[in-house]
Amino acid sequence: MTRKEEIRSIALRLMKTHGFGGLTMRLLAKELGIEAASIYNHISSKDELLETVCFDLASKFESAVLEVNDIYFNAPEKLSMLVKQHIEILCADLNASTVFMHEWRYLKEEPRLDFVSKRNHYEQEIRKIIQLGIDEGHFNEVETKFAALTLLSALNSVVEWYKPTGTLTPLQVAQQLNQFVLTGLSKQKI
Amino acid sequence: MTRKEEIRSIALRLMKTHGFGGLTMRLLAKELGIEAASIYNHISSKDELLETVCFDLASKFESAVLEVNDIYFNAPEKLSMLVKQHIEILCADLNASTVFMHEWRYLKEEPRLDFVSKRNHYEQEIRKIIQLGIDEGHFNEVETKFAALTLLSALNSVVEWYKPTGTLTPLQVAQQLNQFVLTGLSKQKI
DNA sequence: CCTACCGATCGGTAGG
DNA sequence: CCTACCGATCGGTAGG
Repeated sequence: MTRKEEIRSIALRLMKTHGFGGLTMRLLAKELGIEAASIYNHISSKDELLETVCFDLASKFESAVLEVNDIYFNAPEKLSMLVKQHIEILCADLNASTVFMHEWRYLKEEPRLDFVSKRNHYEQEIRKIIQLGIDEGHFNEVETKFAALTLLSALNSVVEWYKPTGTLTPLQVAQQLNQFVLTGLSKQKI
Repeated sequence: MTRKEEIRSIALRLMKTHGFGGLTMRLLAKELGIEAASIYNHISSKDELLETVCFDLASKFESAVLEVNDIYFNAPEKLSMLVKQHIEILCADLNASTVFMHEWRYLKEEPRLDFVSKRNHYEQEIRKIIQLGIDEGHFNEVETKFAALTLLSALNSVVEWYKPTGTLTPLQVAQQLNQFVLTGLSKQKI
């Protein structure tokens, strides 16, 4: 791990706990064992830290949906693979994922608009998969916007409660989510 | 509306946009058309604004679950009424609800611990309802912790996308969520 | 990576 | 509700 990566990793941990605004360069420096001014030999600004994590993760989600659409053809398969990949990306670095979820709105205007647009694109791809499932006759005739947003919020909330030290692997979480999203709570169809 | 209520309402709108840390007394004063120092004739501190909204809403959720448990007896009924009340509480003041969701972690230690404990209690009550549904034979044998957290995240994400000016009423949103949570996406049982 | 420092801004108080 | 102000702290720079 380079010094720069070490700085990013510690910054993410602190941002997760204190929020972007609550991460001060002096606090970060203290955790690194150096002076605040020295941080600027490795990164150019506090904003850069946030931009890096937000766009790194956004690009992972983009790749995942591209791959899923390339490989699988029917909607239930596409959806279950995307859920799996989504959860694996989130769980690969929970500090990064939590910051991605909570702090993106503190991006400066230009990167923020770019970020929101990438996020909307991902949401659209999920809507398309759901619509495909309806057209195929696999899914109920739900509103795709509502369904996509509800699905995404269920997936993303994993960062709030998942503990790598617990009993569930990311794959098992993905399977439970898939089951829940596909079949719901009720034993009989209503 | 008293001056104090007006201050709270404007503070919530600003907190929603800028976050708790990004709400400055000078910005709030500007929106009120007074000087920053004058705010302190109406409230005692910035923290008070956050505590008020967090605990006001927490107490509404607590009342809702008490009422639902008092009136209804089987789990599907309890759950659907709680979803309805939950969404109505959220949509009654979207600024307050958004701040409640995102900014509670900036509460000072003592109120924060209190808040988290109230939140856990609400979560436990939802787990009990789900467990009841399993025992009754109405619900699938899911892990109640996982199901409660996933359900709650789906409900709470309504604050991110609900627009009072749109076509859906809060009641209709609640009905869609109920349907989604109970029957899932899939047409046939898997 | 450090010392020394800058201008800006913060929440809040004193006194009227 | 205002003027005047406080000590603390912020992100970041200059120069070594």
